[in-house]
Amino acid sequence: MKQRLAAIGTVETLPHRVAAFLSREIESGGLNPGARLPTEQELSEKFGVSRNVVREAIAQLRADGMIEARQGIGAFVLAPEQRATIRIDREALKDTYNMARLFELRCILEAESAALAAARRGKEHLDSIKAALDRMGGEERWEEGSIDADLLFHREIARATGNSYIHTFISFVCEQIRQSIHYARMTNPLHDLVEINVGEHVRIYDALVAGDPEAAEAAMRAHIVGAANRVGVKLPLSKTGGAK
Amino acid sequence: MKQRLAAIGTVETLPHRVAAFLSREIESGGLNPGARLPTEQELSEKFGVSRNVVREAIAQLRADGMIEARQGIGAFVLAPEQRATIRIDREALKDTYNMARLFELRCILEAESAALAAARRGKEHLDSIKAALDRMGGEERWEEGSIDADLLFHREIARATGNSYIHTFISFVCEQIRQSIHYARMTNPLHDLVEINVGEHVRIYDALVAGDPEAAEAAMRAHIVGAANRVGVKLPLSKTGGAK
DNA sequence: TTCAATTAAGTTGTAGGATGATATGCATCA
DNA sequence: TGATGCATATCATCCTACAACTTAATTGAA
Repeated sequence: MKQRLAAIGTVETLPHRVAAFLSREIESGGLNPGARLPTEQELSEKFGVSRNVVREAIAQLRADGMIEARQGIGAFVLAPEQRATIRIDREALKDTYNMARLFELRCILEAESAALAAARRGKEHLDSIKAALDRMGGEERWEEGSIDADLLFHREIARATGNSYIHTFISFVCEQIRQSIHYARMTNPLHDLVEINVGEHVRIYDALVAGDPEAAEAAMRAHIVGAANRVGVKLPLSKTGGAK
Repeated sequence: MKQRLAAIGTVETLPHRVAAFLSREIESGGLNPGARLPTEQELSEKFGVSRNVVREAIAQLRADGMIEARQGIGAFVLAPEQRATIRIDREALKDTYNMARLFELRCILEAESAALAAARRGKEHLDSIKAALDRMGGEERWEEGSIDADLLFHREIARATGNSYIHTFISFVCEQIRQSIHYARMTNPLHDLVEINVGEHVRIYDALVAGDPEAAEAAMRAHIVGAANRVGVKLPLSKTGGAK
């Protein structure tokens, strides 16, 4: 717990700020793919930091596959498709419509995964899923705990698919949503408690126990739409709302 | 083109190697969440590199949310759920079964996204998708070009959903698969050319033009299964094969 | 003895300079 | 002309030093 708070309240170090600046510069199109970055010395002068700080910032961007540095020449912006990682901008999620998009993605991932899990789950999977379910509706009704249990419930289902990539992706998306909601509540105390609908979870669990893929998928889909609505995000998106 | 070759043949810098070592150490469980890393000085001595190199390596891991450094105390391993990014280990994809899992994830993402795209696509989306389709079967039959066109085709469909997160995720997964296949062919020249089935793509496109979500989803599903089989990966996975 | 303040040591954060490796353009010379 | 060598620019790595922060030991007084 202490650890999590520390993680959220982490001080912004200089390399992080420089990396964030350059990152935004690239995302916004100020620096197009193929463009050459200023030299390390120029950047260090521009930001008023040491060259080491600039290098650490560039090391981060390079690890993301956002830029490529070549000895003797300079650093260049890479095309978005060449990114080595997926990273979601927490700022953008403050926009409800972006949050809705993320929920839509989550729905796609989890609905079909629930079907897979229903077909493949072993007994030990059902046990761990049940354990999370019990924590959710049981004694641990204090907010953080039940939200953690909710998340664990979804992660365990993803794990029951036996596909580690599915597990990774679903865990990631859920965590992004959780932290965004958490942050929104911190800054806007008026925000109601997020209520967890245990019934929806039970229906998913029952379908998994029955080994019924179609029922599991339908229950998961209904649950995510419900969860989105409970945090004030309207789903499903209109059929043409996405395209502009 | 030159740029891409450079990107693939990039030399392994010292920070990258140190980061890879620590990363594997964490993934393998040698360093559990909450554990404290050795001090920067210890690491620099252990690897025989300067402290700056160690710091750049740690900067990368920190940007990924894999570790958290706290001034005056040390650096600590974070729980996998707290990762700020998704990163796929290229090494692991050399295992055919892992590749199959990634194809399975791709199938989940793209099938339903194709349905969304069919419902939401605008005329300009159809145009860019058609352009990619033409490049695929047209003059650009030389390998790289048609593979690029194939990828573009899928990315444009993802874009037609109007959901940038879907676009990001699908682009990422497709790119990982592409680069892995590319690398496999480089190291194993015996490997046949990857043949692209234009017919499957045309069926997807037709469904998008018709605005028929069900047909688009079915065509996309069939296409990805076919594409997987063409690169030697058997899909679909058996219903219980994933769980162990 | 107990508790608060101070001190010391250890660790990460930042700064700045020095040297090596690599790429590019220019001048020199056969 | 063409090839070679040099100067320059840039990133890669190393080194030292100091600042900021945390922890624990030490000291001092009530």
